[in-house]
Amino acid sequence: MNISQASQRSGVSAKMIRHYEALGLLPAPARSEAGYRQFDAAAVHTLQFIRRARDLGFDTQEIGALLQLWLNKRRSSAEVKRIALRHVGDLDRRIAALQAMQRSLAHLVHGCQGDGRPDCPILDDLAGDTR
Amino acid sequence: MNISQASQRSGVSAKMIRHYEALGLLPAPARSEAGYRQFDAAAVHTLQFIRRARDLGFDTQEIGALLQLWLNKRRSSAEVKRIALRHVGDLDRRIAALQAMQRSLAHLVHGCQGDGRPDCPILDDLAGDTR
DNA sequence: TCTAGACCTTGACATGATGGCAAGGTCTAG
DNA sequence: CTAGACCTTGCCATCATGTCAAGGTCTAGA
Repeated sequence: MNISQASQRSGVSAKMIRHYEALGLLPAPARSEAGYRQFDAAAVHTLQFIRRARDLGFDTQEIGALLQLWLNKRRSSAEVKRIALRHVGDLDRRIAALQAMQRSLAHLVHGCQGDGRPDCPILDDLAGDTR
Repeated sequence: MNISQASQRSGVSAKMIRHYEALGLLPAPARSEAGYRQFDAAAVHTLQFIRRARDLGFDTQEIGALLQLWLNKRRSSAEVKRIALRHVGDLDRRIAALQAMQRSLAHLVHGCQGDGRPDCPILDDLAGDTR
């Protein structure tokens, strides 16, 4: 099957399929005489794996490691879990950072009249006016 | 004062000061005869404003809008609030997305033994094995 | 007065995941 | 035979930030 069909079936854009191939996440597929990439079911399966991992927020390096483990029948699940746990920690940190912003800003928004007058605690805070 | 001192006082790297200037967020500062940028207290204040806005997660375009409003003594706080509320919504959406990932992954991690054996529900999920 | 070292300048390149465009080759249905 | 859909590679762009390089400037100390 050609790249657009592999794209459709896997939910990964043709552009990104080529990109993952260049990164070495995906084994280079066979080519037709004209140079068209020929994908098989296994390749589509790998692409689906990549897409799911991406949807969980793993970066390409982590996805690479997970793919290696997936293919390695003698893996230990501990290693998979280690990667996943690290990522959960990552997510926790990013969530906490965003929540801190969200809380601060929500507080400021709450104090802002939002009318036609110029007075605004949001700007006051940004300007460092402790007042 | 030169750029490194402005950087120190504002908490914005010299690189980013030049960048903000190029973007037009910052008025082009005066130059010494040798071409060195000369910053005054007002410029440092603006840089501090930018840094605080950045710390709240505003992107440069939003920061530009907020700076305009800050400088405009006839602004209406409603406009400031509108920008801030949009950003709060943005943050909420990003937080929700990360939390969804976090929940899914934490669930999978929970089900993984993390021992020397290869069986791993994390990989099973990524591979699409409904099982 | 010379000089080392700290500072400044601009510009180019990199990140990471993704999209877009362009120029050109290929395949297929009518 | 041809239009239109599809494929190829390669370059540019995003966004905020960093790094590096090559070169000019300033200052304190010998």
